[in-house]
Amino acid sequence: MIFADIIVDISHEDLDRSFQYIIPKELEEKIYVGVLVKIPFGRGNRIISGYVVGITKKPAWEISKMKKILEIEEQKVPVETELIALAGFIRENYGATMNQALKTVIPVRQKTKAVENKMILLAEDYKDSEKFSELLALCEKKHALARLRLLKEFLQKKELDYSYVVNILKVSAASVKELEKQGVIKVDRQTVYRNPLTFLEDFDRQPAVETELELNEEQKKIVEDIGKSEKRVHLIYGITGSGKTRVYIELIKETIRAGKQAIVMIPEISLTYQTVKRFSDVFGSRVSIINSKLSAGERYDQFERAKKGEIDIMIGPRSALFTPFSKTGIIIIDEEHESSYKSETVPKYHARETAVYRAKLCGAKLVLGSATPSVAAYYRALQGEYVLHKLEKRAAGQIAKVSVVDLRRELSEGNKTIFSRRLNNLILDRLEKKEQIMLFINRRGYAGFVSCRSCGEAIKCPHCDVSLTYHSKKNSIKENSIKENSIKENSIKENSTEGNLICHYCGYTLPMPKYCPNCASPYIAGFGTGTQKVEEQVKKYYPNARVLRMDTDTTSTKGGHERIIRAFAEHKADILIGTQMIVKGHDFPLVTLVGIIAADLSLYAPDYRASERTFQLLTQAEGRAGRHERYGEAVIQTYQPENASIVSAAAQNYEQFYEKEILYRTIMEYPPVIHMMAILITSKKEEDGAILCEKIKKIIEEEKESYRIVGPAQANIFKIKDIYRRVIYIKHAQKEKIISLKNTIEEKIKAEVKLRKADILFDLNPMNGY
DNA sequence: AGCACGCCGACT
DNA sequence: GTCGGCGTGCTC
Repeated sequence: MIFADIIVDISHEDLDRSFQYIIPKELEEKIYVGVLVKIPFGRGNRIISGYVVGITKKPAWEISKMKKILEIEEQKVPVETELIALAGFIRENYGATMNQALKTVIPVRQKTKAVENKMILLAEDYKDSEKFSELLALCEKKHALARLRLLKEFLQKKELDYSYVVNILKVSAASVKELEKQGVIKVDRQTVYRNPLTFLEDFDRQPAVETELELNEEQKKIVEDIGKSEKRVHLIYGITGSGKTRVYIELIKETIRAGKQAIVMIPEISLTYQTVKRFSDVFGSRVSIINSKLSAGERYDQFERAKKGEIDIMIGPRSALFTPFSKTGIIIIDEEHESSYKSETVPKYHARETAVYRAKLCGAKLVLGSATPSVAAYYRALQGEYVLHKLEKRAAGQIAKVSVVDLRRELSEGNKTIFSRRLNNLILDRLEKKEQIMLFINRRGYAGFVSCRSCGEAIKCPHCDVSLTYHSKKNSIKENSIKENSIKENSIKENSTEGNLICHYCGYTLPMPKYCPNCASPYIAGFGTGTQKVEEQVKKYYPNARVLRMDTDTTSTKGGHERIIRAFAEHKADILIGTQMIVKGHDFPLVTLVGIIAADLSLYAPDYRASERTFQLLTQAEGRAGRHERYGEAVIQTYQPENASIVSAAAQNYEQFYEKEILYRTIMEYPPVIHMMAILITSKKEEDGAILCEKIKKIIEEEKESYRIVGPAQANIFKIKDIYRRVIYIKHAQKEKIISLKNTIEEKIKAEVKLRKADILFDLNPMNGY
């Protein structure tokens, strides 16, 4: 007898697991993972449908209590099978349960909640408990208990959320209506349906995009080549400004002509007005977008439209990959190298690899595009797994002139400011010409860390194994940004005892102490430079410049990001200071100078991809200067001007960077040359983690196949939020071997992990260090 | 979620 | 008695 694990409904927590059913003899041949079946469920044996997510010979339940599958349901929408299979791929490869994988792939139908509705208690009197009992008497006895609960809540709070009342207090809609009729409460109904495309209107005042021109020869050839090719995956390596988007649009046109649909993935951060408008100008209402601002329900609606065939093109971040199109003809991943394509939560799937699988399932083409391809994708292309196409002509604008400044020399020659003489001259020149400047620094806050000059101790977070970062008090953009003239403000000197020390991992905040907490010395100071310090220095040395700062601190408020971008685009500021987020995807025609304050910062990241990230970041930053007819320049300030990725980035030579990098990865045995699995073991008690690590190591060593093991070791940050972290890395040339080892470890260690209340997380080919 | 089961007050 | 509203708990 064989049994099937079936997921019945993923919309409710209690049912978020599989149920086992007997597969009747006559269906044994026809059943497969992903198929939709009809089953009797619950006490009343009501007939519902469910997905088969696993088939087994071992019953996990008393057979006598098990029910039989009734029949196989003919699928109205075959795409569901495709998505279930995709969930299976994610579960297998990225260490997750089938439920977690299914939830990522198929959006959960949200109960139609009236989230925006507020319920207000009308009469003040009812807050008095005597009047309250009177009111109870007034109510009919019907639904009395529900009303009692509701009124009790009202005694504490005057205003309640409708959804809270219905879902948590379980007051029926009828009772609410009745109370409203009696004039006891008032319901403010304002259910808002937000069309995702309306966000375009928010950007109406953005500069217009250039009109679509004819394709040039290079672009035409790529479109033809991809169209004719038998191969599935294509990588377009196209320098900044070479017109990749035009190629995408042409490819999509052909796909739609063939009666198929297109998925376009772009990093969340570049999901801007300009990008979306280029597509909607060509394809009109056949385009839809999803983004992180859409609620789960709204995203569900957009997926429903795709399923019904109302749209042909879906644009969005990672999750757009799961758009339920019935005939996906092409999947495009723009800025393929972006780390946001790897999910940072479980399941930690990589959208590129998962897209390769989906493309295979539905026979679609997959097109990756980047100006700085990931080492992994370029490697696969050179190996012949992907087809490589190059776009080497700039369609518009010119390439920026890049110079590298040695900060050590600046210092030895007496320049103690954070601006090199070269950068300073160029800033003055651009301010003079009324052109715009972007200054990039890869660290937020004021200084890197704060330490004591007497005892040398750095001030650390009590809950995490990291140094605290100093943030000055003046923080919000309201205070210090879009002001026409900020000279007055600049004269107020920062008082270093005002401000906070903040942990960037858990948010722990400590007012900046006057004396060292360790030895009571008053000589404590910050080291290194962050966005806040750059801002302060800019204001000090260029008092007439109008300055904007963009980092997590200034964009945390709703719409903060867009507000700063817009203000800068409208030339309401001369200088934009920021972290990574300013170099990605935004196109400002007036920017003719980009300064990278300290290029080395990202090189110190403790993982094998540090060089790759640095190269990409620098290249992108350079690309921000001179995207239009004006002449642009970029200045890279660094303490290691001889570093290979800095040299290559300055020379704007990707191949040179790649050659060096792939050599390093080959010698050191890092992905993409081999496959690497990170196993992160987290535990509340320190020794629990250590014991588990030893056991895992033993399991690996007992395997027939030999794996290269690195560790176990304490993670780079050993403690975060009072949880201890240990890590083991496993390397092997074949992905399949790593996956099977993962399954073995999972199986053998499960009980022990649970017992010790620890957690184990698998991350295949991680994008960051642990 | 959706359904049965069981408890308790109301009433032909 | 027994009808029906409502709370509770389970679903392979």
